[in-house]
Amino acid sequence: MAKIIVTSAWPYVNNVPHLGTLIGSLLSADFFARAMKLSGHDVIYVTGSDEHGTPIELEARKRGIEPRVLTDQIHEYDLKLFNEFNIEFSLYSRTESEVHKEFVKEMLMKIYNNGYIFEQTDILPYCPSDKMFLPDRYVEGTCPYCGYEHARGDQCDNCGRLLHPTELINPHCVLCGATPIFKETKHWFIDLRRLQGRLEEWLVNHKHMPDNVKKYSLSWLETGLKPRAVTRDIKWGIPAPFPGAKDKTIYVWFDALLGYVSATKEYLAMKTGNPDEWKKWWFDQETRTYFFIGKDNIPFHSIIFPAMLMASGDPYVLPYFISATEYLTFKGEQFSKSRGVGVWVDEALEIAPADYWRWVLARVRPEQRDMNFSWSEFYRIVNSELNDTIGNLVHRVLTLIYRKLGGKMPCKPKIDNEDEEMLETVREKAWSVVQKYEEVKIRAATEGILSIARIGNQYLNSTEPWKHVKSNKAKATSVLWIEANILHLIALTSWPIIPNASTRLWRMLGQKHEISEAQWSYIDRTPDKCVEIPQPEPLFNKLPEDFLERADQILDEAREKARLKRPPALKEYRVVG
RNA sequence: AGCGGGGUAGGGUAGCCUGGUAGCCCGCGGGGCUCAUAACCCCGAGGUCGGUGGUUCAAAUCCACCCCCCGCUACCA
Repeated sequence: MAKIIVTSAWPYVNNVPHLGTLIGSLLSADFFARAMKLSGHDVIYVTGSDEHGTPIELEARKRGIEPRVLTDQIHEYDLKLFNEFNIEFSLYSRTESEVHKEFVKEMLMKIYNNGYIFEQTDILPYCPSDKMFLPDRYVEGTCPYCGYEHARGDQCDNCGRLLHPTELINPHCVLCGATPIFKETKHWFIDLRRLQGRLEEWLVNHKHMPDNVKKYSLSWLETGLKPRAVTRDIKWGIPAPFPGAKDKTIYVWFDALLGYVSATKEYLAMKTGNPDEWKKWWFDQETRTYFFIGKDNIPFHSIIFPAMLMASGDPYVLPYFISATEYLTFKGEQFSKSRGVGVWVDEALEIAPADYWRWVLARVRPEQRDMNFSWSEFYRIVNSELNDTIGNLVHRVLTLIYRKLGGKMPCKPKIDNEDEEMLETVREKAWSVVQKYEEVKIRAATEGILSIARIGNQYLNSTEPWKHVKSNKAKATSVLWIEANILHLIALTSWPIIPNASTRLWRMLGQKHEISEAQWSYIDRTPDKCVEIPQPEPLFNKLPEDFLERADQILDEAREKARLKRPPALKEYRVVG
């Protein structure tokens, strides 16, 4: 039994997450964490709200409220939605938690005391009317190279050149339009250069890191790491603990990444009463840590996070596996809040139950390339896969048992060679699904589940037990017993993806214990014999035939319903930058 | 521009690392079954694997160059 820590990128609480965020981080982590629980491993899944940083401070300022008021509301709302989505966290924390804030300060002081932090004075744009330093992206002006008028302070979107805000012609503040002045300000930098060698050695020799993460990270290292500022000139955040850094806060990334550790600490302290329990996990080199993120996040997890762990001088276990998905697009476009492109988590739940979404998103998980979400795919996956292939198999088998075998699972089924072979085949399939989960190949796992259902349908068609119930009851009974075993395997293997449906199926099979207590080893067991089963009910319902014609309208209605339930802070939220 | 990922039948995708007659799902055509949510099963048509050139007995797979899509490029998070 291994200790496994599963985490996912912390949702930034300026918004309700959309489907892309959900499948890239939270949901994928949940699939995996659940699968590992069935393996009998000791699994912790922690994540939480990322609530500091400039966008949130600005939004609060615009409304004349404290940032914390804003993040309280959104944190609570997000958490409610994730629960409705059946994401089974050990703890969903937040970066405003006391444990987290203390942990970040301690950690950064360790890094400081180990000599990895140095001070440097920069000249940065400052908006005199907003009275704040402007992050590069909050300054716009004319590109000195191509003349594009909306070049940002860090880069020109038109010609792609990297810029420094001082280079912009006619620079202005994105918030108020005023001309920024350039002012001196001191910041604290982590010297990543000094960790370059250790990071390189770690990554090059890493046995489990997926290729996309490894290649990307190594190319960063090849370019050479640069020092990176860990402080910011804003009020909303964790106060920088360094001597002389009174008015500075910690840059959100250095804050949020450490949440992986602090949330583990918080959870285990609550669970065991021992505030140091977390060290048994994070300081144990045998612990496996899994990170679920989108492709835009790779270097933060593969370089900056491990760099911090190394720089602390404590014996942290470094990331074991980073699963970085590509992007989910909506009708071929990127999700966009401002243009209303996409589906948000609360809207999704107004359209279909959580299990449907969980299954659909698992099926279109962008594991190798960007994946498109379209209503026609949604419709196909729900109706053809969930309903026809899986749901209908469940229903036809259970109905046969209910009507032809007196509503009772066989007591002493006599299994012939053909049955025996079938059982072996599907058990092998089920084990291969487990293997896919372990490799974090979620789509392949769902593919395997479907193929088990298809095999079940084929076997039923070829053996025709409905014909044999009178002429050869023994054979009909044994075939249905094998089919019951197949449903048992479907319930087990699909539990990480569609826990509700799986649990219902488990009960319809009359099982005595709960599926959440099951283990993968049950694959080689039979379901309980001789037990009564309840009258079967459809596991899923189809989307109506006119769904595709009405999809846009359905989304509009769902959007309106969801909007009414949103907390005040989200009703008309707009993010700048 | 640099770096990383991707481009496979009408649609959606697997295979690529570790070369050896291109697999699966939907859709389409034909047939079967009637237990089941008009569901299920079988058979068939449909692909010169983005382009060009190279390595090899053999290339979707390896190499080079080119075209197109996505991301990142260190102060958005």
